[in-house]
Amino acid sequence: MSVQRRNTKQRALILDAVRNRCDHPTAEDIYLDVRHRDERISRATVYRNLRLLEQTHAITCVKAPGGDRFDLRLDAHCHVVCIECGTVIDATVPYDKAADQSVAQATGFTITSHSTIFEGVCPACQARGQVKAAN
Amino acid sequence: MSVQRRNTKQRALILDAVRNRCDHPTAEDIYLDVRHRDERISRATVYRNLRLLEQTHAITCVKAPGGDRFDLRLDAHCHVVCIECGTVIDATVPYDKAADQSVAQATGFTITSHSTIFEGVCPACQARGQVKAAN
DNA sequence: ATGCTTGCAAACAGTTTGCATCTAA
DNA sequence: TTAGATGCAAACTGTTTGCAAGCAT
Repeated sequence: MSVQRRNTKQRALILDAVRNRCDHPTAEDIYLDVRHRDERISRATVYRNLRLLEQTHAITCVKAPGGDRFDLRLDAHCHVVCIECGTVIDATVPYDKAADQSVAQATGFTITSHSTIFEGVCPACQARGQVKAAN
Repeated sequence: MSVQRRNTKQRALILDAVRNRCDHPTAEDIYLDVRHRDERISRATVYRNLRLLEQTHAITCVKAPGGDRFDLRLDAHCHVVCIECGTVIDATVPYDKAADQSVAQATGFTITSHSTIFEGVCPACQARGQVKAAN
């Protein structure tokens, strides 16, 4: 609305890269993907555009250990992250829009959204952990 | 239970520092507080112990832009963070324990907890923002 | 005495920034 | 033509780690 934006080849490639991933890639993942299609793109451009896309609400970022994970924003949903290996998956819990309002009223904040992150250990790491725990 | 721990002066000071703050301090905040009482303590010790206390579940950490914020763990609760200035406050929304179970069943993860972070703009930043928006 | 802990400094990871160059509009 | 965008490299921030010395047990 207020800021001018240009349609650069790089910008398109980056958004495209996020679109084409069903997992929750890190900035580095996106960089590597895009790099595949454009040898000369730099990390700075990827970071700059990811942040831009986030501000535009085209994508969201999930704060996970080892860096932010990005997600094409189709609808609000929760995430589950493995505290061992950092894997992020989507959760099937419904987004509670009413909570935003009640928090806004209680705190005076303007709430734009909320994100729920479940922390735990993924099946793969559980298996690995049980071996270690046997000592 | 399994790991040996020693009661060092530094460890006590760090836990004490977290106890004595009602806000949500960063590791640096804690470092500065403890530094007040022990001239020679190092950042490394603070980071190491905060992480240790987190593993012990004595404290929790909230991932906020600009670094993790620590919180004495009295009971599980949600947080509200200002996307402008980074302030973190507690939210009055009840913790939904049932959600952990349902996510665990749906995903196969072992869920230890979940944290909900509301994002928005705090009253102070709203005021500041309106001035800027007037352009 | 043993080995967990510390302090220091250097290493590290993820991200941001300054600047000259490039390019969409 | 010109302001936004890029690529590069260097800077930065928050955090971790290796190691020798220290101290709780």
